[in-house]
Amino acid sequence: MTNKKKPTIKDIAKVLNISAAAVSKALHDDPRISEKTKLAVKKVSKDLNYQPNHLASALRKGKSKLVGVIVPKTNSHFFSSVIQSMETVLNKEGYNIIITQSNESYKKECDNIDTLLFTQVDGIIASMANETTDLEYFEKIKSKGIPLILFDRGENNLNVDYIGINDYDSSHMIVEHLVKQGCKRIAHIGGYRHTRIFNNRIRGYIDAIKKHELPFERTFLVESSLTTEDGRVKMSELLALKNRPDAVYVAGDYAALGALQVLNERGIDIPNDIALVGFGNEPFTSMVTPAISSVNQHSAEIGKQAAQTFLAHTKKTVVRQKLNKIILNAELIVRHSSNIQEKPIIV
Amino acid sequence: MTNKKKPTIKDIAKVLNISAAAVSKALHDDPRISEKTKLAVKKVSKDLNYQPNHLASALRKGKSKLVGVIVPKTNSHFFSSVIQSMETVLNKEGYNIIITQSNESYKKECDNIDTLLFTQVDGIIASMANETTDLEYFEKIKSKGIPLILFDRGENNLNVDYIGINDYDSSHMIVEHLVKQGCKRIAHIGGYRHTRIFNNRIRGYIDAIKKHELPFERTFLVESSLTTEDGRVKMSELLALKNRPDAVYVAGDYAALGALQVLNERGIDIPNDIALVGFGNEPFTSMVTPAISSVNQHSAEIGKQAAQTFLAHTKKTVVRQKLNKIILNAELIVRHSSNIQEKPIIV
DNA sequence: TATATTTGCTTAAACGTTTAAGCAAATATA
DNA sequence: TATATTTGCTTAAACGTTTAAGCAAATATA
Repeated sequence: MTNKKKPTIKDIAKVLNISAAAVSKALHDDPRISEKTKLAVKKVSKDLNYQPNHLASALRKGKSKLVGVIVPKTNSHFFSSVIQSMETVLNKEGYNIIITQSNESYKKECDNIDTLLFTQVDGIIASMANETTDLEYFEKIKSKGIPLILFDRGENNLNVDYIGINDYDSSHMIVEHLVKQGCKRIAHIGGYRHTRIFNNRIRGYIDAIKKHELPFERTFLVESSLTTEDGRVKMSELLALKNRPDAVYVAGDYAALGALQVLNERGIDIPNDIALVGFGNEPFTSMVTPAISSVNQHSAEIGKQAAQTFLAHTKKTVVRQKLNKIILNAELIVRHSSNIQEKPIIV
Repeated sequence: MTNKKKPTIKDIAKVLNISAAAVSKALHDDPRISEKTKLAVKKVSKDLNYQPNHLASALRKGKSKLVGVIVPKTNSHFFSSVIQSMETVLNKEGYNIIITQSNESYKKECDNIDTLLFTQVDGIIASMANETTDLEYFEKIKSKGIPLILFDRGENNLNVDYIGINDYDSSHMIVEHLVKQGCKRIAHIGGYRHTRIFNNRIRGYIDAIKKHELPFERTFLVESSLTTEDGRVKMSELLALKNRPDAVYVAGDYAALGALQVLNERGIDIPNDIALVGFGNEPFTSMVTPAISSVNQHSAEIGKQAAQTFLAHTKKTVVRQKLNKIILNAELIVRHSSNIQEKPIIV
């Protein structure tokens, strides 16, 4: 069948009776090759349906033009749109990306790192799994001299470039919004403390509570894996308290969805009995009833900045500049679940 | 900084005073190498933190061990879970996948194909963009002798392996379900006819309508891009008819969501006034109010079969067997939006 | 003990590029 | 016209593997 092997630079050279080196240079528009030869080479290259062998040039140049990406899951609007925007920026510069998923598992994340290193990627852009606390594998990337850029789920101790939003300020923004709605007993279902972003959201929550002189109750601050299922569990726990909160700020939309389900099932009025705010602005927040207020993390911008940070590394000479920490401001999207004024009190 | 270049097979050879070839063989457990040498090689390899250069071995072997994947978007539960399941199967055999998105654009899809061919992938697994009608680029893949496997959005004319569900039967299943609910005027918001799966759903719908001796009305069959936005538009059009349908079967969940929004906004009772069924079983179908009935496409199974079909190609010798067409049976998940019995008629 | 076989390596070439170094012919400069 | 420079290529080596072919030493067989 179609078993003719792919044409190489040498085949073109043979046709034109010139050297392979000349062909390579002609294809790259080297100024030392005559226009006449360039045209001839390009014509033959087209006729033979020549496609450069990326493997060979990558090997020779020591650059694979591949960037590895590790995310907890692609199946989330946030991550998939970060990836899409990275792709746009990187493709323009001739880079391709290899996407891998950790599924929030530390072991899978380590496997992914090995895979990407093996594939000779020129850099790795990652958002860490929930489980990850041991940074040995990320150190491994650094020790190989391969640029590592973290986004969203990062780590301060790792000393690498980071792109994310201001989680501490976002918590302040949310608490302030809830206070304005008249809420006085605000609970927080937060993520794992060992993860920097969730820790910052927790710190922001505590400080904002104090700032507004609200009572800080230990039982109002719970740690969660932030899955939908755990959101249900943690919401149920809050409802079991003698003194229920009148607002719940959940550090992730999936968990907020779980909380919403529980509240709806028990016939609790959202937002009048309990107001609800999520985090991440996943599309479903506007689809459910009532629509969930949430924080827009500017995923496209994060992806773009992460890609550009990587590109800066590749263009940099050996002089290692200081770390690039980019912190964007997030935006609170107020929807029905926390918009108490919206509902005219027609009792 | 960390600027020591990566150790190669030659460095290991130098330490042990043997040839690079012996090292290569030892690392691959060649039977002609003594156990003693193998152990020594593996030890030094570990000590030096050696990682084989995938580029070099791929070039030499003529196999990149990369599989290219093209999907309309990763940001859909269906595609991301197909990918995840393909990844599991392929990783086990030492393959990595490069994921690209066409964003439903023909141009982007062609670019993706070029990119993947350039990266020297060993095969391509794809689901076609909505826009795609010209198959020239897919022919290009075939003409290079690279295995091409299509799933979900395929094409009969292309003569390549295909994995998908039985769309024709699924339509029958849906219509039958709606008839059992007492619906008599069933409309269909379908996808583009030129896409095989949507065409099959349309044919199934028409034949099922006839089979149940329901009136087939031209106006009840509309063609749509199946985005949420277009779902809204097409639903509004159906509502504008003098003789409204009492059930709408939408060929995609995102469009079904748009339809649901319009119905909710106009205060139309779902399912009693109009029953609604979607397609794809995206997670949000169970989150919205009312929850949308939908068809589960067994994404994990599709991904697994697609990956295995590719692997079968790589193991095959030159003997080209006949095409592999795998058609799975889908499953209808009945939810509130079409479950009329569920609501006890307490008027 | 003489020959055959097996073991455990080495040598050399190859995969398809890129690039430093070099060289002859053409052109510019003095 | 003699020398210097530029132009447009070629030659050769390299990137890091793998693998076919070969060979000496060790072992088995007759």
